[in-house]
Amino acid sequence: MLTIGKLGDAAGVKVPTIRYYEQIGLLPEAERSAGNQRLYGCKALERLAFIRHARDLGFTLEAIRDLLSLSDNPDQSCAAADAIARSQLVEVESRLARLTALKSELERMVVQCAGGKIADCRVIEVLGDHSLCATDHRHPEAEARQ
Amino acid sequence: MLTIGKLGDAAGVKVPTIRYYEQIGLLPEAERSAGNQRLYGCKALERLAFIRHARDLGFTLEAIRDLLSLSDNPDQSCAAADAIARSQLVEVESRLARLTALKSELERMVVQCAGGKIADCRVIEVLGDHSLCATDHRHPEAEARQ
DNA sequence: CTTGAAGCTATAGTTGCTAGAGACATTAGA
DNA sequence: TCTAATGTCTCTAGCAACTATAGCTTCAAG
Repeated sequence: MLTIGKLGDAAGVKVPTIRYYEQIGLLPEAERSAGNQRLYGCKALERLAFIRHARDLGFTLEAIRDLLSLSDNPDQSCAAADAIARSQLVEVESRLARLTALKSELERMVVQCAGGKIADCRVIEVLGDHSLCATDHRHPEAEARQ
Repeated sequence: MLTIGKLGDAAGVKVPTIRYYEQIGLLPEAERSAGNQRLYGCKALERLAFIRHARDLGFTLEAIRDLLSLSDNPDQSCAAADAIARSQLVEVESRLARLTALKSELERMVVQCAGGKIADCRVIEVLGDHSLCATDHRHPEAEARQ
């Protein structure tokens, strides 16, 4: 049996994050020791590693919740899991495209900065005037989230 | 003079976002009409466009605050603005690398999904076992934030 | 002059955690 | 065996960067 700290170390997840996952129902309520401390077996470790890995891959907690409920019922078709992964892929591809445009814009910005005064600074100028951009890197839903 | 709605349309920023920017001090307090509605001139539009553009480029509001204070004092050296842009570029490059690894992992996942039952689903399997990964797409500070 | 859109304030919710306070549990060393 | 250090507990609040809701007022078009 693992304490929460050991579990966290094993899965690469911080302790408060584990408690948070339990709180939102992503992990089941853990067994408790005589002194009320959480105890975990290896099923919990697997589940947490699954979550961690999916987070690494950019899945939202909602998507992970779906994937977990799928893997809890292994007799269904895997079309749903596939769909989730595919939509994740589409998202990643669009972010990739946007980031690439962004990168070239930033490169242009730093290359053009002649090291003079702000008044001549292309960084500020480019940011103030979108029409100076080489590429269109705008995006309706800003890519802030996730 | 523009109302807040027109300003938002012109700059591509939603109305509550403009009020939010004012609230956190990124935009100065707007003039008001007789009926207490905000009114903006073209300086406000320029400033908002600057913010929007910088957000598009992935700058945090804090970085934007710095850039704005730089552009408000155009007599300094532009080294500071340049440094902000450069550090932003470094960040973007690292995110780009990570996203690329991630994308190929997702591609592998969906390609390998045979369309059978969950029990055989590679999507679920790969998520449960990191050792099945082709690349290391892990990251200490998850790339969640911006 | 009326009606509907757009504006106002204020508050609370979102995602995915992270940080802090103050109390209890466990474990390693003297 | 005692003690000190570390780990864990609950609870609450905070972070970015908005978004949404409620209940009201103002404005512009027909």
